[in-house]
Amino acid sequence: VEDGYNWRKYGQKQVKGSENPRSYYKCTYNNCSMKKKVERSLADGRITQIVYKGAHDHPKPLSTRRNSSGCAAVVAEDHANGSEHSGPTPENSSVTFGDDEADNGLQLSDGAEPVTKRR
DNA sequence: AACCTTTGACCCGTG
DNA sequence: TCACGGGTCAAAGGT
Repeated sequence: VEDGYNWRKYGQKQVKGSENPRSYYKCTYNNCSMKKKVERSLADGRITQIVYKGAHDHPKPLSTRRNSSGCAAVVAEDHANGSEHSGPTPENSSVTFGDDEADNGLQLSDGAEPVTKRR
C-alpha cells in the first residue's frame, strides 16, 4: 500500500458479493485532498482493487513511516493525477523490494502479479 | 503528546 | 418515497 505518501485510514466497509474489506485512506498532507480506496482479499492479502481519487498538490514526502524503500517507489506514479486507467490492473502500486526487506514482514505482492519492476 | 487505527452511525445518491 | 449501497466523519484507544 506504500506508494510514497502518508495515508490515514478513515473508514472501512464490507462490500457485497465478497466479504472483502474495503479500506478508505486519505493523504495526511496539509492541503492535499487525495483519497485512496483499497480493497484486498481477506485470505490472501493480495490487492484486489486500488482506486486513487483526487490529486496531490504537494511534493512526495518519502518514507516517514514504514519501510524506507523509497528508491523503488519513484517510478510510475506521476500519472496518478486524478487520472485513472479504466481498464488495466492498477495493482502495480505495490512496490517490489528485491532487497533484504522482503523478509522484514512487509506486504508481499509478488509471486502472482507482474510488478512494474524488480531489482 | 501526536498521530494513526478501529468501529458505528449518518448522509448522499441511485434504483 | 423508501430501501440499499457506498462513502465519510467523529470519538476513543493504542502505539
